[in-house]
Amino acid sequence: MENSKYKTSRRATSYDVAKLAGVSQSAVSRVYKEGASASPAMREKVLKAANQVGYRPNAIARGLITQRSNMVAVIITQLTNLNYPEVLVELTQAFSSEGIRVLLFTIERESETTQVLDQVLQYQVDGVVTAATLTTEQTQMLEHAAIPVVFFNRSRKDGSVSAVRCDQEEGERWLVDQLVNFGHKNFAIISGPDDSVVSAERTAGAINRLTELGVDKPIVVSGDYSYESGRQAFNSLFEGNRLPDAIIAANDVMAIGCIDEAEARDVKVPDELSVVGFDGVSPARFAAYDLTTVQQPVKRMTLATVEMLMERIADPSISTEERVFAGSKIRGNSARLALGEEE
Amino acid sequence: MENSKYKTSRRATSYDVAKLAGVSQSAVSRVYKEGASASPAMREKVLKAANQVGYRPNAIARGLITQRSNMVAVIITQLTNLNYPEVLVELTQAFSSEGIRVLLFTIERESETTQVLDQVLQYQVDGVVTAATLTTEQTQMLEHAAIPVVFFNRSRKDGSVSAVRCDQEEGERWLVDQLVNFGHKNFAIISGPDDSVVSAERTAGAINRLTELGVDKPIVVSGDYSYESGRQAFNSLFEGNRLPDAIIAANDVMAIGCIDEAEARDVKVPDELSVVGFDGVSPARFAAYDLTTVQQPVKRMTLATVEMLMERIADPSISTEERVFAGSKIRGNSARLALGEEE
DNA sequence: TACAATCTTGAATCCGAATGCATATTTGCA
DNA sequence: TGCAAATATGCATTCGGATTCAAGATTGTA
Repeated sequence: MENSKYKTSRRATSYDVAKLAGVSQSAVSRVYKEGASASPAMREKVLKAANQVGYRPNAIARGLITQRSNMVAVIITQLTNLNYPEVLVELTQAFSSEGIRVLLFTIERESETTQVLDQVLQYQVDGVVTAATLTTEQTQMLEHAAIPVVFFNRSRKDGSVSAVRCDQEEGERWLVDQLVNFGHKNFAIISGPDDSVVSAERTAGAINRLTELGVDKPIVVSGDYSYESGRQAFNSLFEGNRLPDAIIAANDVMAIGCIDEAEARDVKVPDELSVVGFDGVSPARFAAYDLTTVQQPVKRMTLATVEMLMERIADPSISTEERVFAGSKIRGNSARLALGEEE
Repeated sequence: MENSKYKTSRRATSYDVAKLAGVSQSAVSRVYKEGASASPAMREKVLKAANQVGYRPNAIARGLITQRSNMVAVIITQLTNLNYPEVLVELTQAFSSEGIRVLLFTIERESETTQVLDQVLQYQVDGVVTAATLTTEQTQMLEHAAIPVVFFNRSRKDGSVSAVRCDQEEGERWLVDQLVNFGHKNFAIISGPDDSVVSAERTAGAINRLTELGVDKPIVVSGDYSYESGRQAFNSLFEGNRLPDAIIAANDVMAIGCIDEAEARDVKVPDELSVVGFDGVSPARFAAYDLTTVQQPVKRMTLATVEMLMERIADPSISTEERVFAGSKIRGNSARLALGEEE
């Protein structure tokens, strides 16, 4: 189990390359810089030498002098929400094609942002994408440090931050409309974790629309986005003899849990009970569930996020912007819906 | 939409703090370094000043001088494998508690490692965790650059790299044994993508064990780890009139697709057909599937990975090591198994 | 009280690449 | 052919913090 025949041959620097190529360090630097002036002869000499010693510019050193680390921080909460992995992959790839690397920060709950923010600031990232809510104070810290931020699926009422989000409210409205149109009368809602803004928006969206339509106030049971909590939510309704006509879950995974538990209790979905979710994660499309749900346009959202962040990095003075995407409506088979052809 | 009342007040440096506190820059640096000598009086002065100007040490600059970036690269392939998100979260959190940040690199297929490697080298990461296979040449590049690597779920026969992996072969052996014990005679295997080492190991593991037990050679259908490919695989078997007693899928998601398609074709699982998977991802536990599968001990594996990498970062000269974890056997309800109490 | 051992602190230097400035070289054009 | 404009290149400096070295301040002990 030999370890290294090359022993600790220190990593080659631009000086090493310069010496070998018989030119100055500046020259080496210029060869690696897009529009810098360097004669073809020089370029060739340098590249050859660089190749010989396996030289690669040191991104850290470069970042120090240019004040651009070419890294962005992505802050994401516990990925139990099956939606986030996809978001993360898409973000990483989109950034990557802009020459930007992603420094990942995961937190258990949205409340743990403090320490993370500290790290983010230390690492001199060029920008931040956050899928966790930041306090006004924290946002100001970033602003003060001149680090642009884009909020993912959360925003501020006052429009003081740039944000990309899926219109949760509109999605819920559609779901409610579909359900009510068919004739559902009693509703229950399974909410997500207390500190999730997205859950709050979805829940509120559904309740508001139900109220608008003059439907009886729904029962709200709280969950935590997990499969198990979906099952439990169903149970608490079932055992309390409060089973509604339709259950609106704050995400797909809970809807799935709910369906499984209903099935286990011999309540037929959708015949006796309609269940709808939100997100459009991949298991929602599994035939065993075929959820009626609203799918977030993840790809478009992530592209928009990257675009906006890059824009703000290039020119921090431009004003904030909010881009809101409507979700795709999926009329699955977990709920009885009127036929309707509207989109 | 005012943008910044603080205008571009350059980020505070240790010099700024030093001046404000009336001490030298070295002093400021020492206050932020664990075991460095600094009197309480000095410490207080510095911290007060630092607080006043919102000073945070610049991790980039620190990295330049200390030759430690406190970042590791995590290379992961397209997260279609539902298993990876969990791995990623666990890794990030484990590293985070060691004061290490994760620089994320995602690639579509295992073959795209070249460009990524280049980036990895430029960013002066202290180590690399890869869930994509690297060529010998690439491994040597990292070795040459003195960057320790830990392979996740892949290794080299010659033990020339450090690796943490789940024993795919042993898992498949268990699955096959269980199925054969019950009396299954005809087998089919749904493999994963061609360039996936894990899939290759699983497939080979199953085939070898079947051969050992003197069972007829299984039919092998290829998939790509996706739900849809699981369905297609079932179809190709069904339509070719080659339906076996049992199907061994290279991962859970394909097993699930397979079950759904079987159901759609009125083939009862597990009564007429046993289906098993591998991974133990969360949907495998959904009641509608309740897969018989082998679950990778993700938490233990990721902890081991972090531990090993940190060890190697601290002392690059130590020899390589391979840690192999057995998967947890889950006797779900998607396959008919003999009772057996073995573990 | 004296002197050694220990602790604090600052000055100077370094990490590796980028860049403004000045000089040297080439090119362009009359 | 001559001179201005454009290019190429090197020198020196810079980014922000860590660290070595030596001097100064403290503490301990005989």
